[in-house]
Amino acid sequence: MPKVGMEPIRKAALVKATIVEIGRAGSLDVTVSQIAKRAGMSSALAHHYFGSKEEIFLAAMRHILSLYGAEVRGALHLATGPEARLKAILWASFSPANFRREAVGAWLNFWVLAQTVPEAKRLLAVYQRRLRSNLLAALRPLAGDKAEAVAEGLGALIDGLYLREVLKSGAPDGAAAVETAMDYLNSQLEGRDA
Amino acid sequence: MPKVGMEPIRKAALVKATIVEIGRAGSLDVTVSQIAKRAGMSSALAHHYFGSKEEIFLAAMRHILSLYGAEVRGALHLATGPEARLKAILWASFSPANFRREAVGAWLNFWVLAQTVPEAKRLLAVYQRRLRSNLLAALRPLAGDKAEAVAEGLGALIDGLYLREVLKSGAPDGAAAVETAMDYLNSQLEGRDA
DNA sequence: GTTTTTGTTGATTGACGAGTCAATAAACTT
DNA sequence: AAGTTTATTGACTCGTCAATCAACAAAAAC
Repeated sequence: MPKVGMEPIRKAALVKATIVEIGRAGSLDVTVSQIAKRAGMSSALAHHYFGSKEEIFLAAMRHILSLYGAEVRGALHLATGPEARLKAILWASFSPANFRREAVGAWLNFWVLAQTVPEAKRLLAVYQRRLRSNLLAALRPLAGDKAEAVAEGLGALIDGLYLREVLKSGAPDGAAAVETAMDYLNSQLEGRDA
Repeated sequence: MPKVGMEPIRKAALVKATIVEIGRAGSLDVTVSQIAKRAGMSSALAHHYFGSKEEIFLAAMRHILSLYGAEVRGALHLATGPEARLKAILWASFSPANFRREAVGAWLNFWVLAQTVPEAKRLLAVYQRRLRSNLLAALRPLAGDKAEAVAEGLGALIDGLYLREVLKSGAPDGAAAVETAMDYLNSQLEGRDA
């Protein structure tokens, strides 16, 4: 039943399946067959479209990061003023779409992947730079000289909150994470207007 | 040349080699043979002493966590007063012994291991509880009601700083990490005496 | 001085998994 | 209608690796 124009559909299905499988396995020890099966095709087809397992992983990583990026952009678009923009970034970071078990588990594993695969490292570096630059832009008017330090700390805090979510049991609580981050922010901004 | 009393020596060598190999590989995809070779013995001997690869990993994890615990205890022993105790915890967390490439890389991978191996999860949970309780004890007199929230945030921040170190290139800068954490702490404590 | 315990390894087993290939078939091209 | 491109898979290759085993050696126990 070869219908033409399958490539993008198959690729999307594989990417989605990859994230699910990594999330459920809790590691990158996921076979191409598992992924392909979940995506409803043979492993040979997965290789046909992606060439290698590594490419599949990278595509999944790009997908997660681009979802995150899109959500941040969307939230920023609606926000006016530095405070609102900061809140928007945090809200997007811990939104149900991003801050869900699957995605968080996959994200942790991509961090591991970045240790060995240069392209994965590059992708994470892009994410970090973008986050930093978004935070910095919003912080500059509020924190002045301290903006850099605050952005650094806030970035690390966000990553740390993700990390800890991995060990928790039960549904992720994005609201609590946002609150912790906002708390940090408020205390850093208190009393020191630019 | 079988000398008797080798077991603890062999085990220690294997644990050390495991951490080195995981650090250098950047993942848990390390073969027992690699580990055994680095520890100067055959893979069969490694199995003889540990039974399985998983046990080797767990032993390595226990080792890293117990090193960390010992360092914290040592630092706390010398510290008097809540502020000094907090500083001691941070200093120990980012000391050269703990905050080195190998150890940080291994630690990240143990976090991944915790997703699949219950005992690994348990070990990390113990570490988290201990950190939390140490922080809390020191924070209570300084932050009163806010102690819990601050401990939560500081714990996440520490983990996040570790995580980010993984992607950095060049020698780890423990001093900078301590500074970021202290900054968080100071801003949280400012103006709100218990 | 023989038996048992401890240390040690080379060789082997058994499983599993990434990637390739040949073959089949439907759809587009000319 | 013949030829080309795209979709698809079952079967296979080739390598790797955790774990086991049989065997040997030195020390300790009896």
